[in-house]
Parts: sequence; structure tokens; C-alpha cells
Amino acid sequence: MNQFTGPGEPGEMVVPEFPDLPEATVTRLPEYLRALHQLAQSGVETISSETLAAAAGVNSAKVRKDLSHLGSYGTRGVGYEIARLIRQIEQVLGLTQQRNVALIGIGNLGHALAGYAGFVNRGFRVSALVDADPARVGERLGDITVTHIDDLAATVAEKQITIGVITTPASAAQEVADRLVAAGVRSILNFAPCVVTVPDGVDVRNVDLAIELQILSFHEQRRAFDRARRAHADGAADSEGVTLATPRRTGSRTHAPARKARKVVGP
Amino acid sequence: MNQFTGPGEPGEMVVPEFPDLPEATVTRLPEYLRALHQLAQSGVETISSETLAAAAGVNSAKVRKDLSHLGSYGTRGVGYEIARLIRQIEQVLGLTQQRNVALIGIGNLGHALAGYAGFVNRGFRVSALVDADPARVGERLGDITVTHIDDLAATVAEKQITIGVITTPASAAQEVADRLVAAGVRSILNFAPCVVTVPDGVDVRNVDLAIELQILSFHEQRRAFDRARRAHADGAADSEGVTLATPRRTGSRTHAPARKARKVVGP
DNA sequence: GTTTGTGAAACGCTTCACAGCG
DNA sequence: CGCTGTGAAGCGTTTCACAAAC
Repeated sequence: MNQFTGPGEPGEMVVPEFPDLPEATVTRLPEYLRALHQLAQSGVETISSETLAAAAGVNSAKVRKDLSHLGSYGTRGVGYEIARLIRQIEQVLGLTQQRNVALIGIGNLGHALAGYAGFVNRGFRVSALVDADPARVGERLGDITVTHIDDLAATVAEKQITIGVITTPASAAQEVADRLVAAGVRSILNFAPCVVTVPDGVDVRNVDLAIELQILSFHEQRRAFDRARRAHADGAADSEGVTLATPRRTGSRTHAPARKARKVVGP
Repeated sequence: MNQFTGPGEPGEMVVPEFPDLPEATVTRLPEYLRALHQLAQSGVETISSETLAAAAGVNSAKVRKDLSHLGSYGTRGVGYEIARLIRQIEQVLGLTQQRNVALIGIGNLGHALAGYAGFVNRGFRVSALVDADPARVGERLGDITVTHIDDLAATVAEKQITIGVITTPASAAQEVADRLVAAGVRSILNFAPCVVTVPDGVDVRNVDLAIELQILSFHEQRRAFDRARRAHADGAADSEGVTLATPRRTGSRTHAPARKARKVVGP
């Protein structure tokens, strides 16, 4: 449909276009990308929506709709050219340039993320490590030296940071976010278990590990309940009017802050 | 509306009821809970949907709809009793019993999660640490000794594990998932950057840290593009028919695998 | 007056199903 | 024939707006 080129009629100023993607599509593109990189390694050159869907854990209609938003160049009867698709997705996701990430809060989690191999190969570089504890400043992790939060603005400018990752305790998260915003950072990934408030134009994503567990806990709980209910019904059925509760929702999954891939037993 | 009690008419077998919550509501309940715990500490006893909404980063209509699914017992003109609301939410989320978590893959991330304070206070206990590397088996972290993946079934049974957290490399994730399922675990939180396939009745949630960054990167990219576009338009406007692309989507946020709290500049 | 609980409208996302193209 | 691209239908979620309750 589009993909970075305007209509280009004579007598018009043509301004390049940026695809207007549904948010749900944006969250899936990285998943397709991950699957495509895997598939590319196995030497395949072309892929159908059906196969990509299986590799990414979604259905093929979704893949086709999503890719059509990129101005997809699939070939009917054949599929999509993997290499080209990778290039297209990387381009819309802004991964053609390397993005510099600052990690604020060098505790347990900060340490782990600083060494997380999963970032480097996917267009990101942890370029700055920041902490408020003077005792930690100067510490080296890999080839990066921890700097002090008071120098954040300078660090952001010097290292050309575009994304800040907050791995502080919740009590410090809002202040860190404020400082990141003041330093010009417009994208924040917040691991602290709290809501951070930011001005318009700033983008915050939250990952709360305990919340993920709690969501799992709910479904665990419901399964236990259903088992109890079924056992009860088995023992009591055919006696007289048995009231059965908990009609199972038909709905499948949407996307989720963290991605989901739930599968639950049918009734 | 409901909340664990059937209609209870005479002459009927009454079976307890489990509330049928929309998935979107389930993902928000933990966020309300987090906010409520904070608010409870500041001595407030009652809270309006408006205030809770602000604390949880959503809007008040959503809060009221969500809570009404629990068979909400708010008081009109007053609000909700915090202590009671906490109890209700913890009950539907299955947090009244402590849940035992096994961590599989004791690398950087596994270490960090093993020591993550955010779990303990929220109903979860990391009760088992598992790795495939014999060199790591026997290592103690806190008060837990790392056991071998081959003993997973025994560990799960002994420690009464209900949730497995995968922090292995992607290459090992599917096998670990298979073993967890074989050992009877029905809830999996997967940090490995890959899709794991599980049988019906098993619940998998994925957290891919690089994907979160890529989503941020997309919006970063779009902002850069919009700036360029606007600059271009400023310089060229009023000349003749200027084609402006990128109509901004109106949509706000849904929930997300990881939660979101985006705010983006208006046009 | 304030705030809840909720039908109903609006919205976005997913899924269907098939025309169109290779 | 196989697979993409896409209108249109179907669903779930969000938002509106207001009657009911305190």
C-alpha cells in the first residue's frame, strides 16, 4: 500500500510517507522478524504466510493483514521473499540504525540486562550504565563504566542515547523517568513495579515480572476451580437441577503487553 | 455480579461460581492490586474509581467495568473499601495461597530473577532453581540449591511447583517447556526469545526484552519521521498542492503482553 | 452533591472467505 | 492450483453517558 513513497504525481510536492500501522501490528512485527531470522539461517529463501504464522505462533490471516500494511510485496502462489521481508520490517522498526540504550539502576536485574546477549544481535547496544549509588560509579561491566545519575544529561548527549531502561526500585523510578525526559530521552522501558507519568510525546512501556506471574496464577486458579466444579458435577449430576457456573469464555487471545500464547482446555 | 457464590435456590445443587473475566480485565487486576497496596500504606481506607484509575494509569470507566465483573461492592457517592478490594482481587487471582515457582536456566537473567525482591511480597516464592549444566548443580543461591534438569519431575513434585519460568537460551526453551509440561506444570513464563509450543490446557506467557525495545524503536522512528515531514512541509507549504502523508492513528492503547502507557505528541 | 454500575455506542482487532494474480 | 491481498462480518474492548444509590 505505501512504504516510504508518496503518490508522486507531477505538479505536487511529494513527501515521503511513513506507514500507519495498527498498534497490534507493531507488536507483532518484531515477532515475525525473530522468526524470519531463524528461518533465514536454515537456507530457505521464500516463505508462505502459513509457514511464517506457524513460526511466529499466530494465524496466517493475521500475518497477511499485518504484512499488507507494510505495502507487502508477496508473490501470489509463492509467498514472501525472506531477505526482503527482513529488510522491510527492520526499516519500519527503525532498526537500520543501531540504537543506544542506557540502563539506569545497576542492581540484580540491571546487571543481568547489561550482559544480555539478546540485545546486541537485534539492533541495540547498551551504551551507558547509570546508578545513584556513588559506590557503584566507576565500576566496569564489560567495556562500560557506570556513571552517576547526576551526569545523566551529559551521558545521554555523549552516548547518543535514545532509549532509557529503568531497573531501579519502584521508589526511584519516577525521578529517573523525569530525568530521562529532561535529558531528551523519549522512549522508556520501565521494569520498576509502578506507574511512571511522562509528558505527551514520551513513550513508556512497562514490564512487571510479578504481574506476569499473577496473570498465570489467575488461569491456574481457574483451572483448579473448574476441576473442582467438574468433580462436584460428576458426583451430583442427574440428581435434580444442577446449577453449573463458569461458562467458559469463547475468546482467544489478543496481543498483550507481554505477548501471550495461551491455550486452555475446552469445556 | 457473581463472586464465588451460586444462586442458591432451594431444591438445587449449588456449585460455587468462578467469575468469568474478560482477558483484558485479568491483565489489569494485578495493576490495580499494585496500586491498592501502595495506597493502603498511606492510610487511606476508601478510594474512588477516579483515584484508583489515576494510580493505575488507566481511566475510571475501565476501573468501574473491571471491578463490576468481580461483583463489585463499591458504595455510590463514596467509592471502594481498599482492604476489601485487595482481598477480592487476591482471591480471584489465586494469590491467597502462596505459589511456588521454578526457575529453569540459571544464567545472568536467572540469577537476577532468583534474587528479585518483587516476587516474594506478591504471593510468589522461587522454590526451585534448575539448570542443565552439571557444573552449576549444587550451587546455592540464597537458601536454594540448584538441581539438575533431569530431576525436574521430582523437583516439581517435591516443591509443589505450579509455575515454571524459562530463562534459558532460545535453543533450550522448547525442550525445557516439554519437560515442564511432562512434570505437570501448566503455567509457563518464557523469557527465551522464541515461540514455545505446548498442548492445550497449558498456559504460556512470553516476555521478550528485545521485542519491547523494538516496539519503542518503532515509535522513536516514527517521531523522527514526523519531525522531518513537518520540517519539509514548513519549508514547502503554500507553494502548490502539498501531499501530506502519515495521518496519525486515533487509537489509544490496549493492554499488551507487556503493559503499555504510551503517550505520543498530537499532530 | 458525589460516585457507582451499566446499557449502548464507538472503536479496533481478528477472522472469514474469496476474488485476483502468478 | 496455490497463495496473497482485502472487503466485510464478527468479537471483544473501550468509552460514553446517565439512572440509581448513598
